Amino acid sequence: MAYYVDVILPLALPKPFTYSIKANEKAKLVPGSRVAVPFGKTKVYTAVVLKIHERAPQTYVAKPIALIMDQEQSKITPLQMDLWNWMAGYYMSTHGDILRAALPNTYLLESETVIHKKPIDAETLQHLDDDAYLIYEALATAPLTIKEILAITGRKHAMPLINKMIQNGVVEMQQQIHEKYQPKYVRWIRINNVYRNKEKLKSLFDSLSKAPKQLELLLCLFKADPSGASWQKRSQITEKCGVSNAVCRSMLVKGILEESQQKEDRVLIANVKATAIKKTLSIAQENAYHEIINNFKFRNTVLLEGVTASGKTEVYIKLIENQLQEERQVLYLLPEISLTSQIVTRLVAHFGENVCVYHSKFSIQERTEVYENILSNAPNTKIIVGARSALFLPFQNLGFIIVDEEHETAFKQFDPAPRYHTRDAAIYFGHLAKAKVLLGSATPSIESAHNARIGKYGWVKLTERFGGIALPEVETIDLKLAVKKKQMQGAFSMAMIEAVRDTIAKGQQVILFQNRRGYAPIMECLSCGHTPQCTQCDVTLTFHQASNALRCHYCGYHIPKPQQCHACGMATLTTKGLGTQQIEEQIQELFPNVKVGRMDWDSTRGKWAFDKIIHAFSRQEIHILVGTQMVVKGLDFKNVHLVGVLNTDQLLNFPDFRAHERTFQMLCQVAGRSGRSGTRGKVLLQTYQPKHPVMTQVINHDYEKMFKTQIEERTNYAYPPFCRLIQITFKNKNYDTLNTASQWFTNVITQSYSGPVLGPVFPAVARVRNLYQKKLMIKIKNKADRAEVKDLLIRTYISFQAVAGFKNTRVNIDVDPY
DNA sequence: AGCACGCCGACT
DNA sequence: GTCGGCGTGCTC
Repeated sequence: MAYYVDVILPLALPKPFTYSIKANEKAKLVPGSRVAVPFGKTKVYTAVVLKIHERAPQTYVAKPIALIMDQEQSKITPLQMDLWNWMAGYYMSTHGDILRAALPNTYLLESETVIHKKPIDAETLQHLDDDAYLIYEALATAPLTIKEILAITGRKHAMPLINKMIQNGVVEMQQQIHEKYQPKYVRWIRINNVYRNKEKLKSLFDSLSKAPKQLELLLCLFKADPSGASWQKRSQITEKCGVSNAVCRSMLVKGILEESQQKEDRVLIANVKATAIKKTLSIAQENAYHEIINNFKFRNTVLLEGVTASGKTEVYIKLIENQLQEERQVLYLLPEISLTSQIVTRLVAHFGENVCVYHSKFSIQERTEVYENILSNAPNTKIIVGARSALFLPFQNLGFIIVDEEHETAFKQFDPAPRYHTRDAAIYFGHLAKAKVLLGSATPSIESAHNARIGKYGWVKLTERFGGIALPEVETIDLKLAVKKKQMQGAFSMAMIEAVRDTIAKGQQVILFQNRRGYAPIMECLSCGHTPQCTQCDVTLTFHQASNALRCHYCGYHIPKPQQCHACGMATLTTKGLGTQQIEEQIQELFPNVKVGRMDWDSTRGKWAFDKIIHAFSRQEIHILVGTQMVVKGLDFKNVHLVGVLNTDQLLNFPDFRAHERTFQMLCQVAGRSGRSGTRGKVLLQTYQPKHPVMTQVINHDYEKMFKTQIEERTNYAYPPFCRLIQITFKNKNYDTLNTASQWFTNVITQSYSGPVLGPVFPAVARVRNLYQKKLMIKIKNKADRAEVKDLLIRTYISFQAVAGFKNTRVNIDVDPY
């Protein structure tokens, strides 16, 4: 009997590939096992077994697999496979894309072609041409990769030449597979056992009288451990006593010290015992906790709607404690990496070494270690805190998933595929894993709020701020009026400046929030009105003061700040528009004696830059913090009593059906930063539309009103949650081809689908990286149509690709776009 | 996604 | 001639 495996390759291929296996291999394989398979003429890829069967392919002969990579334990659990399958179907993405997103890429080994030299006689050597000779010489020391050969010869293509050399029997080609994961080894040193007795030690000290540095190191070791018997980290000790590596080395050579290498975990496990005094929950929190527990008896998903500073985290902690008592794992999902450190600190204080962290900013080595720990059910993996990719971990015993700040758009993965929503995938995963899912937010997404109200989710509210602090007082400042009355100084109305002055005078802190979108500073020529554009995208370049350059936010293209206008040659270029940098300068000018800090994408580049600013602000070394979105993300500052929003309208006027919802969420979150302890805080919103319904809703902290208005609008215009959306993006270098291709696709869809199909239309930025794009939106109102439309899309896509002229048109499908 | 192949124009 | 650029098609 012949056996076959269907495998997923880590490539965006529409279908699994089939390879043959031997009978003895069949016994060792399960779905989820990794195998190495030859693919194409040269490459070997890591693939994951999807299915084992006995059906021979009809149209081709299956190649045998190269080797089984997971002999002992599979790296992928059946649960993960189930999630992948669902995700591939629901989000219309390939298994390959999911595989890449789900596994640390250390597990996806690839082969590399390596060239080895063969022995040849002098005659042949003489007849080699220049490049071939160069390569042959270089091969004498070590085998080379294709890339290295390209570098040595300075060519753009090496294969023709290498092929010729292979033909002539000068070199040969081999495939090499690298293990990408390297455990980290750390050097430890200690004083050699020989010197354990007093006499020997004394003579040692005497002998080192002319080597002060070595003596110093020795003393340092004794200082660390007076007995001198224990191992010390070499790098730590040398750094502590300010001695170079050379000193240490010569002492090792002399046998004064001995060294040992130890494997070390890269991911520091919180080596902290739970220290925090257990906070007693307020009555409101206690009630919410019991209600959640109750709701979980009947439902898998519960929405916890708790106003800002109501102490949701304390409720989470109590629920987590419950899970730990039942010996089940907890996954704590956060929308952004920047938020993890604050939450981790709090969780570690409660749960000590039970907590581990996982997100994409970890190096692949670090991620591998966490993955392995979870796979082996290591003790520190009881609570896993992470951003969206943490959903893909190989949980052994998951009981509870928390999706914190459930409404955040960062939970939706957009590029690269798979384009999944972490919250929705987590809910499905909870169903698969038989784990309960808790969605938490002060301002839930309309979808979740709706699901809670129709009883699909349990619904628990926390309406009281912890400690009974009143919600901040929110006021609008009418910019139209202020401009008319000439009461503006730069971006600030007089009212705003007064409020800042008052707050500072009271020794309290201020946050000024500037929405980035649409307010980036640009350059403009005063003579001809020209603004420098990106060469590859249809956007104006934005000016960055720090690097004194113009930069494209879409493709990264950048040029130094031009001295003359590119269009008319005049030296009359000025900057226009207000970024956070300009705001920072203006406020500094207005308050020269006050410490101003800035937090935006530019100023938080470095690994610790973000934490540094946060620390400085919380230690009150900075009095006014100017920032973008970042400043509002769940940060807890005690002494902030004024939050000013400089351009509310940018948010409100954004052309998207979620614009009002988002504005409300954003402003509530901003407002939540104000007055978190002690007296009531204040929020000032500068706007041209002070009478806008959303403004009123924010002023009254009236989520319910916002929800009702939105639900009404979405019913009327058929938007989620009353329909499902699928957005298709077409991209092509050629403007005309893009138009024909996208129209062709649209026509095919509308022929078979009678529901609303909007577009194709050009988005606000029609060209990015030299690719024109058009978007098509499909609305699905009937539940019954969902599967059918997806099926239609796949069929259309296949015939689309068969049209000769459309081959180079890229098509992205985004299910439930955000 | 790679990578080869085939076609084309631009050079030593 | 050969090199390098680009479009196209295939990989079990």
